[in-house]
Amino acid sequence: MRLTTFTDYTLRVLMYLALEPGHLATVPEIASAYGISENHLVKVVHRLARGGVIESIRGKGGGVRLACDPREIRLGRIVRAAETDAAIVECLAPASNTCRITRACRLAPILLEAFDALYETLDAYTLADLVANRKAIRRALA
Amino acid sequence: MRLTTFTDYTLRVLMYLALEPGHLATVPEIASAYGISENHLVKVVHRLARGGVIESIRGKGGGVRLACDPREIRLGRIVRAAETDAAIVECLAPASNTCRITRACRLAPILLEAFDALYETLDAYTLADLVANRKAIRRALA
DNA sequence: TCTTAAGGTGTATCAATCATACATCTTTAT
DNA sequence: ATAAAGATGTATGATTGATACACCTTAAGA
Repeated sequence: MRLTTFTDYTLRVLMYLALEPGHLATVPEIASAYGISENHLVKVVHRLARGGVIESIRGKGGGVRLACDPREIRLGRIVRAAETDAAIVECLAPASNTCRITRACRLAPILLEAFDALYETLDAYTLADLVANRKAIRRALA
Repeated sequence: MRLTTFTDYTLRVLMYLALEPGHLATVPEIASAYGISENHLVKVVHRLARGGVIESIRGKGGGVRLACDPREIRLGRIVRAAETDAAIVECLAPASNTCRITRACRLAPILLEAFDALYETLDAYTLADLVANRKAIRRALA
């Protein structure tokens, strides 16, 4: 069980933006700060913008910035949105499920409850908590 | 984020064995009951046996059965053991980590806490809970 | 003691999906 | 008009998980 790189990068983008609230950052700028793929970040940023978490400004002089205060951005909500695609287990994807005991077995609801607990725990933290040590992060990215 | 088929099959094997405690089941028998790969099940069963969750008896007339009462088999422990391989996120795999802000960033401990909450929630349930509706499961596998 | 049925183990291959690149379009400042 | 920025869709590459296969070991029973 692991988070996709997509989710990982999502969090990195948000942390970067939280370092300098208000500053318009470009995708190439963020990608080079972390030394990661610009192309991949484009999609991460796009999804964040669609979700309203960040604000994107097109055209020359454009860029992206947080749409709200880092203290209001709960990690559970972010990770849930980023990890949206896959079903946790076969029987939770009715379209492709082939397990014969799905009707009778109690696994699905129990798993959902457990993942709710995971996301709730994450929701106890905000983006601001991730970058509590702002100075050290800035230094690492310089 | 999702469980591997390996974990899924692990739970299915245990549920099958819990239906008829004491009965020695063979791998082909379990595989055909669920209509899944016999080869893959072999490894699942092997790992369960190594972990002491089930007891395996080699040779003709052999098979596998639960090593203890289904009410004592906690789901969190089972899933944790099955999902052992992958790191949740890059920075939790020091050997291959390339993230520049690992030192300063608080993501790793927060994720560990959240996954602990997940497994604790699973540990509130046992194998017996999964097969509470034993008759219906037997019917589905017949 | 030979055969057969069972699990144990390692390797190889296939397939899925995630990560990444590329091409092109749209928007906006200058 | 041009350049710089994000938006979007498609294609490719690489990882790894799922599966198959081959062969070994163990033990029952004829």
